[in-house]
Amino acid sequence: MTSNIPPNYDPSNYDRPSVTADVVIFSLAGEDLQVLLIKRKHPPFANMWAIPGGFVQMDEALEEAAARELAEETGVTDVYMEQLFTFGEPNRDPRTRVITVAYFALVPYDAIHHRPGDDASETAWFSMFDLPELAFDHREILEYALTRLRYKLEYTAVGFQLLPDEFTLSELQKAYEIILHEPLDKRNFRRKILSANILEETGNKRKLGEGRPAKLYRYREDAVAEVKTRRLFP
Amino acid sequence: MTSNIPPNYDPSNYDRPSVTADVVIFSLAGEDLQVLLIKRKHPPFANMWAIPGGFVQMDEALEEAAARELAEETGVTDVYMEQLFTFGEPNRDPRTRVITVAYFALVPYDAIHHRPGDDASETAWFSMFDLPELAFDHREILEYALTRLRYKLEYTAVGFQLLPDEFTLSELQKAYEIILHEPLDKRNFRRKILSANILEETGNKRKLGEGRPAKLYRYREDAVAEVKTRRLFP
DNA sequence: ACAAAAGTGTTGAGAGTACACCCATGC
DNA sequence: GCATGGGTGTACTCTCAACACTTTTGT
Repeated sequence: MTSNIPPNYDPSNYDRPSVTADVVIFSLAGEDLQVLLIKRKHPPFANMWAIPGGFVQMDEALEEAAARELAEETGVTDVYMEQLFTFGEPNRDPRTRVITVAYFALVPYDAIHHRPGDDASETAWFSMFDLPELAFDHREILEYALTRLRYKLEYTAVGFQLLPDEFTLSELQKAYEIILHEPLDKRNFRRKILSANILEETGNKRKLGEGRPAKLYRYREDAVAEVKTRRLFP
Repeated sequence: MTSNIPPNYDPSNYDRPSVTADVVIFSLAGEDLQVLLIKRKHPPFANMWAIPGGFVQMDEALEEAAARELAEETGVTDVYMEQLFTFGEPNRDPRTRVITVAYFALVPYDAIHHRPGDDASETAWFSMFDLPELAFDHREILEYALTRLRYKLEYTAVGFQLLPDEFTLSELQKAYEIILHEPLDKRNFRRKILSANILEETGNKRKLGEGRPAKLYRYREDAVAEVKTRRLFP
């Protein structure tokens, strides 16, 4: 808390933990839900993969720090991001006490893939369903992030945050199926998404060679963050 | 994150924020949802009320720190507690950078009221619906805690965590009504709670002078944390 | 004409909601 | 016997889930 700080509080009188902001960066590639990881160069856990993140600067909000890390690794700004959980077991980092405020971000495929980050670190996309060995407690963080993402999808229509600005209903359904890992009924999906009243037709159509061209939709900017009272996909 | 720490990392090379764990302690008193606050003795915000909390010790998990604060203020252990959110705006504490991991706890009325905390600080219970002026961003934290509590009540039956070990269905319904701030239908409430299959009759009855004695229920310990697929009170 | 993907309605089952009276006890 | 709170059932509506064919385009 902040209420028991002694009157003549001097920060240097206290041991203080390091605080980092880590970002679980989700994206869809083809038929796969992927997450961006960084290869560690130094011990501990050298050569293992880890969630991107970094220290929270003293004049920087937590969400700013997370957004900065996201931008550093991907060049992307203005995407969906929310605080996930704060992990603070005393020995999760063997060197020193590190408390990690974890975020997760949803990044459209076209905004990010094949664009290496600005810094020199080695990054790569991994399937959420086939993860490498991970540093620290990062596997736990990723699993928790996936749970939360699924939960969110079922209650609030955030799926389109992983798609380009304009998308077809089939693409949106596919995104949901990949993440939830189960097939959805086409007619029921469309009815439910459209009745949620958060999408609008752009008037354009997408033709990809074969088959009937599909109507393109976008997220309605004026859709006042509608609270879903029912699960979208129970 | 923890992955970008330089190889020869020395904690003293970095400015580090202070980290506190604060606990929003909810309880029911009569017809009111109350929260336990501490009166600050020193600036900033001297004589204003604040959420109890304190620094996270270097060898202490976040949840341990929160549980310790809870025990210090109330003497209570083993109650429902969950992480709420982490607040870290740079200037939320005017003295120095303080990041607060907020928790909320549900404490049964009979376990706590009229029992002053162990330490010398002045504490008092306040109605959640009639709060005093609060220090720091603590009003925001309380409002967020109430939102989460209501949300949880609607989806998962945590209401009984605010009641004694044995309670009547009317008492449970009353608790829900107080927190949700709306009347509930008696027959529908009972059907829904009982069909959730998390309660069992104790065999005992409560008689309070007038009226027919009510069956007492307790939480089924073997109720394997059943996932609710539907909202309890849509 | 046929292959490929888009698009479209109906029916049955289960859950949610609204609603009013009898029951057991104390005084 | 009456006041007080406990306890119970039913009908209607709405949402969910399951399910198959037609339409539009490219080749």
